Amino acid sequence: MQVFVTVLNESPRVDWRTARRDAARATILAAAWDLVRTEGLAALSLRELARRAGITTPTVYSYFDSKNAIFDAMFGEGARTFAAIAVQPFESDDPRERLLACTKRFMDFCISDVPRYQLLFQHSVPGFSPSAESFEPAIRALDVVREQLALNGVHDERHVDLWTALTTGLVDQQISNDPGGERWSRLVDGATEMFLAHCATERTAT
Amino acid sequence: MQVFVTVLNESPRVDWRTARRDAARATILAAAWDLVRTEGLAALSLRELARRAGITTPTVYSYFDSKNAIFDAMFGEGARTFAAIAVQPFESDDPRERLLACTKRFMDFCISDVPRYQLLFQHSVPGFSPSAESFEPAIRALDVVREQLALNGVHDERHVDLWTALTTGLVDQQISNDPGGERWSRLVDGATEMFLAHCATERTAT
DNA sequence: GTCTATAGCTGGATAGAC
DNA sequence: GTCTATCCAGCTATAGAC
Repeated sequence: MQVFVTVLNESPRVDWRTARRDAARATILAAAWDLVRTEGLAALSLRELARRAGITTPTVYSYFDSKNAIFDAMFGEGARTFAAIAVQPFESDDPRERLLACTKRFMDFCISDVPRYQLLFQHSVPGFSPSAESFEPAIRALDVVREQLALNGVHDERHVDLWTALTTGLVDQQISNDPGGERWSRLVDGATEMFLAHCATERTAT
Repeated sequence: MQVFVTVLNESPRVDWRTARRDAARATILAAAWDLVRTEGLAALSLRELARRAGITTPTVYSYFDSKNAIFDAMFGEGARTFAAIAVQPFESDDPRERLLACTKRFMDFCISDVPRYQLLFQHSVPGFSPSAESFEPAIRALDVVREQLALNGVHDERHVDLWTALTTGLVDQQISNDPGGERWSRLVDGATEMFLAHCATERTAT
C-alpha cells in the first residue's frame, strides 16, 4: 500500500502541475489565435494578447520565453491540426477522388483560417522560423499529398513541384483577391483534371 | 521681345523647381528601394531611409506626406516598370510563343525583385493600399496577359483565373522555397503546355 | 505565479530655429 | 528646405514586491 501512496502522492502531483500549466498555455494560445484572426498576424502584441487573456504581460512570460516562442507554439498547433486533417481516412477508393478530396481538405484548411495559413505556409512573420519539433507534423501532412499523387501515377519531382505551385496558387488567389468567396477554390476540380491529364501525356510520351 | 522675356523668366523657373523636386524625390525613392531590397519591405523606417539618403527625417516629410505616400510612390514606380516591360514587342508571331514570352517576362519581373513583388502583388504592407493613379499601370500590364491568352483561344473567365493562379503559384513557390534558384521558374514551359492543352480540350468538349 | 512599475528601444510625425 | 530637438505612441522584456 505504501508504494501506491507514494505513487499517488508524487507522480500525480507533477501531472496536476503540468496539466494546469498546459491549460494556462492553451488559454493564452487561444487568445492569441483569436487576436490574429481579428487583427491580423502582424498585430499580435503581448500587451493586447495579455489583455484578451485576462492577465498581464509578465504573466505571459512565465508561460512563454518570448514572443517568437508563442508563434512557435501556434505554428505547432496549426501543423498538428493540419496533420490530423490530412491523415483522416478517405471515403472513396478511387485514386483520383482521393487526391481531389485531399486537395480540398488542404484548401479548406488554408482558406478557413488565413492568419494560420500565413504563419504556416507563407514566411510571413519577420524574424520567426519554426523549430524542428513544430515543423515536423507539417512534413507528415505533405507526405500524404505526395502519397496520393503517387497513387495517381505522379512520381516525377517536377510534377510534384508543379502540383504544389498549382494548389498554393489557387489558395493564394482565393485569399488575396476573393476573400470569403469561391472564385478560385471552385476551380480545383478542373485544375486537378488538367494536371493529371498533363502527367499522363508526359508518361506516354517517354 | 518682351513677350519672350516673360516666358523665359517665369515658365522655366517653375520647371527648374519641379525638376529639382522630382530629382530629390527620386533620390529618396532610390534609397528606399535600396533599403527594402537589403532589409526587407517591413524594415523600411523613415529614420534609416533618411540616413541612407544623406538627409534627416523631417526633410523626408517635405517631399512625402507620410510613410504610406512613399510606399505609394514606390508602388507607382514598380507598376510603371511592369507596364513598360509588358508592352514591349514580341519577337515571335506564334501566339503560344508570345504567351510564353509574356509569362516569362512576368515571372522574371517578380523573381528579380522580391520586395517589389510583395509590394505590388501581395498585399504585404499593413495599412497600405495603393492609390488609383499608382495602380492604373498594373491594370494595363495585366491586360496584355489577357490579350495573349485570348490570342491562344482562352476566353473563359475561369480559365483566365486558373492561369493567374498557376503563374503566381509558380512565382510564389520559387521565391519562398528556392530563392535564387530556378526549381519552379523552369517549369513555366510545361505549365503553359498543360494549361493550353486543358483549355483546348474543354473547347472541343462543348 | 501574478502583479505594478518601468526600463530601453524604435517607430512616425512635428515645432521651430536658421 | 533643412536642420536640431522632441513629442508621443507602441513595442518586448525585466525587476522586484507580494
